[in-house]
Amino acid sequence: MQQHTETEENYLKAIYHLSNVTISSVNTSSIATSMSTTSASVTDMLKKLADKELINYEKYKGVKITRKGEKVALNIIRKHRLWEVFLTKVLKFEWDEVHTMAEELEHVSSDELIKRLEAYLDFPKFDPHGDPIPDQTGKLEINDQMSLSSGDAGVKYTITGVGEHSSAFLKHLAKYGLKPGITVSIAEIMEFDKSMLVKVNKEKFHLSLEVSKNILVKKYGII
Amino acid sequence: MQQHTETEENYLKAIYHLSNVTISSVNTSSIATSMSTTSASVTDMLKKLADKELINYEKYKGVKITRKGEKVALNIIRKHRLWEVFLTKVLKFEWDEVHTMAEELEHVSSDELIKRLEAYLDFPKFDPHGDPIPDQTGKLEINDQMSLSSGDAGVKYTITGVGEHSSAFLKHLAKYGLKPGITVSIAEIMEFDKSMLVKVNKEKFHLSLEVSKNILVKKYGII
DNA sequence: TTTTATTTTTAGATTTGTCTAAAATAATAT
DNA sequence: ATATTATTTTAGACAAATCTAAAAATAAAA
Ligand SMILES: [Mn+2]
Ligand SMILES: [Mn+2]
Ligand SMILES: [Mn+2]
Ligand SMILES: [Mn+2]
Repeated sequence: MQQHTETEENYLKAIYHLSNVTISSVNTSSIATSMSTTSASVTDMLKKLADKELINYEKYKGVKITRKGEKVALNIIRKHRLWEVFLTKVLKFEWDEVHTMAEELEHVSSDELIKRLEAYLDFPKFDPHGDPIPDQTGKLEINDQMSLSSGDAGVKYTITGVGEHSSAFLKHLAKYGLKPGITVSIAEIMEFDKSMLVKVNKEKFHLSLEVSKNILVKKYGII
Repeated sequence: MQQHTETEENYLKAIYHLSNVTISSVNTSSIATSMSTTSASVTDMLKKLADKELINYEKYKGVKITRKGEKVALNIIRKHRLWEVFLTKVLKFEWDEVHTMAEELEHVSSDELIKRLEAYLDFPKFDPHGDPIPDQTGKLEINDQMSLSSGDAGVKYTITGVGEHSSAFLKHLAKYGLKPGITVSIAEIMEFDKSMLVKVNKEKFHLSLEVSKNILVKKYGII
């Protein structure tokens, strides 16, 4: 098994994630944005990743991740999410505190370590943000969740995840006590701006479309 | 709190360990040997560490670690040893398997993470190899152990640690089932080469001086 | 106290990942 | 179709950590 640098791993992860939001190939500038670096640096790295056959790269035509590259990316994501479960379930961190630590832990190389951690955590299928955890072969269960913004008034939903992972957004949700596992019922949907009034344990509050769009849910009672 | 690179941290740790075996100041070549690098590289790094006031460095006169540098080193060692406890106690790794993984984990930066890990492990005072774990302030309990080689025939001892941490040595001990916690009684000491015949649970075997010197023990019954 | 050997430092390259500025290409507008 | 704008790539430079080979300093031996 080939070894990759931490930087290469981070680029691959970013490209993998972008591939899931983009129909065609991933372009240089979107990678630059998501990595907080310049397009020039990205181009340099793309050549290196292409040499290692982790991506298919054609000058000026963007990038497609290869099966090989995808496997590497999924392994990093697997480690990231298992560590996030460990940090919340075992060390009792809040779900909005674990991402930064997992960004470091995901690069610890031992596959045996992660195998044992997975077993110790009793083979969790989803991380604290509702994202699926790939198994050793890279397969991941699809969490068939919907956005709260497409829910109906008068119906109860259980939060299963989020569509946006920024610390700012997670802390915003935490302020209302909103996190995976919590039950929310939609009291009213405003025609004008698609904002909604929701009820959580007797408390009522207002959610903008920007927020409700990024809260992922299932109908209450459906596991 | 200043940030240090992983490389700087590794150099500091090496210098700290060498300081405890050397009476005077630590010289360039011993650092090079212990870091598996060249003296030229070491000299470069020493300048950098001196700039950050982590060591006192005088050209051609070797190096003394400062209080500040010692604190950094002790924090890395603290993390290393706590992760080793986690790997053996929680994930059930053998004591001869954990060092390499701990070498990576020790650089994960969050101090809050290590504080919670320590609490979760119930504040262990020693790692799986019998080495003391520094507390948050850098203080460490002294394990007043002796070398098995200075023990007496007919006396029972409990293994508390090792004086040599190489994988080769640890695996050699593992072959005989020797590890911290195990009780050993010295059956006979050979005058000629100071090797010894020891008994562990009915089984008898021969230990060379080279081996017995690096097994650290306490008299059986004395906690 | 010279001479010789060892250790340490400097000088100059190399690799990895980054940057800015300029050139090349592609996409959009007129 | 040509001009304008946006995107991407190249060129050249830089910082970190490393290396080899040569020079300088110290230690040991004669
Ligand atoms: Mn995360
Ligand atoms: Mn997550
Ligand atoms: Mn160790
Ligand atoms: Mn240890």
